[in-house]
Amino acid sequence: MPKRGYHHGNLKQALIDAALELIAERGPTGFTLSEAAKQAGVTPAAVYRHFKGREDLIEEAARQGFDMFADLMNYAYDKGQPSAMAAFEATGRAYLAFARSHQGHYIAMFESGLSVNRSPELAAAAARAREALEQAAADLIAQVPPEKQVPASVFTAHIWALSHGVVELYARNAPGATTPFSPEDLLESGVGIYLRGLGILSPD
Amino acid sequence: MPKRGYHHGNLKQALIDAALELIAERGPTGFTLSEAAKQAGVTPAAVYRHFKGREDLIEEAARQGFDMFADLMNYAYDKGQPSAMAAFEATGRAYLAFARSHQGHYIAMFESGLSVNRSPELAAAAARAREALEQAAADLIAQVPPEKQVPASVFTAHIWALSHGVVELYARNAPGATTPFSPEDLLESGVGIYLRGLGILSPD
DNA sequence: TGTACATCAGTGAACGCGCGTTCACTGATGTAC
DNA sequence: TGTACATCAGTGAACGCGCGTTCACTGATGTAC
Repeated sequence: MPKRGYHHGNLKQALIDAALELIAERGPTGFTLSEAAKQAGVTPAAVYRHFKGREDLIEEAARQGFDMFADLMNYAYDKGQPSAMAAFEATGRAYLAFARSHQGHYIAMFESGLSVNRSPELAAAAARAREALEQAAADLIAQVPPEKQVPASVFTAHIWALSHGVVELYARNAPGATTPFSPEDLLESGVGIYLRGLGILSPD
Repeated sequence: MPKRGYHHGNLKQALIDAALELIAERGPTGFTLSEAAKQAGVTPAAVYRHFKGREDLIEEAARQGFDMFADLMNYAYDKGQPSAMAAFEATGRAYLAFARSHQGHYIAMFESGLSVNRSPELAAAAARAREALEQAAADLIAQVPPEKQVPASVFTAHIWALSHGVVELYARNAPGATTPFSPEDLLESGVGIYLRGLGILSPD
């Protein structure tokens, strides 16, 4: 809902959306401020009413992405409760679903090359996202037999790396993408084997 | 060794090396043909004696990367023989070592956004790289108890995704990079847990 | 060994282009009376 | 409800810049005789 019936109505968000589309289509390189402005039906100069510059626009897109990401992870986690395993699995599925349906956000967040510490707001949003993943991991790791215990942060790192790797290599037209298996299947089976290795899943 | 004592001697390789440095420093976006030429001490126009254009230069850099990568993987694999496990571990370590010491190549190969099918040469080099990884995987997977068996290509995909994810998230200044663990440790422990899940490593 | 010629790697000037950014402005929207 | 004024989102022209690419050229290197 536009706050007021101004000329454009909600140009700020329209610019972000245009940027996300361009990023998803052509990669982080393919995005230009001028083109985003054109796509929003506006002069390039108009962008400067809402953003400090090009980088600022990408940052805002990434920030919204992290927020959305954290919300989705938290939502999936809650839905899987009270079973730690169900919550964990739902979170994992939500990860891939996000990467797939919000390509622009995902690329802005992880492939645009901008530092997470570029601004406090961005850093905070990224931290929220990480915490959402760690929450799901912490519950599950508590079930691991003590002698196989691994710090929750390491557990999270493993799962995140596997998820990210699957997205980058197999959910795009990347070098490895010749496998006849879907990213979803790859991630699920990979995580399954990993969890068995931790003694969480029964070894059948 | 320069083929002949020409003006520059070996400009083609000098341009590729300059490009690799620029890519490593500033990401796939930061690379410009003009700057690579300048760094090689040459006019931008000179580039066209050796490459069809900018894209061609990146492609050649990526191709050399895949070749080198495949060689290193094969070498590590051979060194670990005849133990399938030792060969596998050596291959994994070589992966991270390559990503670390040849950042420019790694980025050109996996993050530059150019399609592997851009040319037959590039596709062939990429295929060789994948085969090197799959070779190490195939030997090891043969040791898995039949009821836990997984196709070698899936096994390879899991390990590759984990390795790539670790590189992208934890070996750069990326969002997740707040873990106090080194990429090497993360990958080794992750692969260890995964292998235990397959029943290859004893569950101690 | 010396000269005449062919080759071709690299030059330097020029091009058209789209970029990000600035600036004084305009004109629609919102507000006070 | 109507008028006068303030606000400020978006305009349009302009800028300087570095880009990738082209072209006719030059001059060092290699080759034939």
